[in-house]
Amino acid sequence: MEKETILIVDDEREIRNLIEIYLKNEGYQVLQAEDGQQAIDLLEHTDVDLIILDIMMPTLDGLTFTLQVREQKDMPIIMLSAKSQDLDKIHGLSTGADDYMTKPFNPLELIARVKSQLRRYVRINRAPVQPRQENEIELDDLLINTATHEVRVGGRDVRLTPTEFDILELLARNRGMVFSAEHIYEKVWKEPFYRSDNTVMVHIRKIREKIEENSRKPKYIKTVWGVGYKIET
Amino acid sequence: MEKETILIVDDEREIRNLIEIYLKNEGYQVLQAEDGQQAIDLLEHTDVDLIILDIMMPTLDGLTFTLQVREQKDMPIIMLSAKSQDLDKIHGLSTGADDYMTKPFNPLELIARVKSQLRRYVRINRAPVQPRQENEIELDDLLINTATHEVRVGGRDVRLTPTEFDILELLARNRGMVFSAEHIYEKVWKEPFYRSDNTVMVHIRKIREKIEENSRKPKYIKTVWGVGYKIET
DNA sequence: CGATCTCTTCAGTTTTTCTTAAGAAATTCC
DNA sequence: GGAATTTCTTAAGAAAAACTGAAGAGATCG
Repeated sequence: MEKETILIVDDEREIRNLIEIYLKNEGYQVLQAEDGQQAIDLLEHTDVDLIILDIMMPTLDGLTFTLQVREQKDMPIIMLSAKSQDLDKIHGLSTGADDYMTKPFNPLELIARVKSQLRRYVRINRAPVQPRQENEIELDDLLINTATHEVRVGGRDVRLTPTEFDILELLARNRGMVFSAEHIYEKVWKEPFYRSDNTVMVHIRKIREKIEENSRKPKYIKTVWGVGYKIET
Repeated sequence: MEKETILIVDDEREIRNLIEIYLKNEGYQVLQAEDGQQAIDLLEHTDVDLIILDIMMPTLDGLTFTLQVREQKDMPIIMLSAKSQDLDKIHGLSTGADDYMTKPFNPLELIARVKSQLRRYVRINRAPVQPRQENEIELDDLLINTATHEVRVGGRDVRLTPTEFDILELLARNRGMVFSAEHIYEKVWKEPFYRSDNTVMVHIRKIREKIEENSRKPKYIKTVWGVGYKIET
């Protein structure tokens, strides 16, 4: 998946570069502009998903700039400003923005805010009708609720650990599909499987202990010999 | 159909103009006032359907203003305020208001709220039963009153701090849902969570100390290992 | 300005979960 | 049937997550 593009507008090259390093590290595409005019020009023929803007620009002030930008598009704008200035004034100037930070700032905090804004933006714009993932899975006497992290077997509450829950969810969401231990490991742990251990197997056993009547003759999680595990449809 | 009239009260001309541009763009009639007194005067001989009000006005503060307005009419009021101020204070001040936003804000979001309030206003006026948000939450021996910020456990009054109250309210309003510490932080503090500390956990502990009989075996706020906290349904 | 209340941070403790490893059991193949 | 392969079981040590208590920073109120 292609990552979002972020435009940094600040008259100080060093600050632009500093921010760029952190953003690139997170995988974002980064563009720079020295002042408001340059930024406006850039926006004309480039797709940008978020703008980081220094409020104190020489040519075009923040408010006017956001006005011009918002006439065209609706990406989030995060403003930067020097702490020494009157906060109230900054608040006024930053009207039209979605968030702001005062300098000096922690780059990691800026990254967090960028992410937070993009989350919001993407949610609102790209998915107007929430095709939300189903959060209740039912099969036979087994009920899995991903919102409350609850699992019930025939009315009885069962407490699964996070890893156990994730494995069960994976299998239950993809009923019929067979997952090898390796495949499960990479899906649940989100890191490459490199050595053969039986960690996954031990977890499978724990789950069976908790949800199966007879863990020798499992009703839900079946073993597919030589291949892996599955839950039947 | 003639569109509604909206009054903007803010001491900064630029902000008034910015908001006006967006509102006009949506077809609303727009009026401006520099301060509370001017607004009151204007209201005497003009029909206004909704007010957008900056909480920090020079002459007449927000609360006094809303009180005066509400003596006469019942149009929705949306308050604006700076982020740096204590959110709780804003809460208090905006008691008479229907909604509020903190600066900086995205004008498009403001428009969305204006529309939403007007929809409600029209609906309520046609059907005078207020579908207002529930402000008393009860579960077992725990009684939470969001209007008065009071909490009682089995008849006994319990004093929670603002942060503690907000966390409890969040969990109690969404019973069954599991909230991670990160999620709680972003919801309650209204800013992105970026560093891992156990601030939320300490607050949870404080709440438990106050409302739980035995804070080792919590009856209300349960820990969901590896995920977060929840209050059961 | 000082007293008080609230929030955050930190380090140490406890609890729960995960991983490892080794032997047992089951299944397949010859 | 017997060897080889794969899966299952068990338990203990390692790791991770949550809890606790205390102290200092910060905000609030008179």
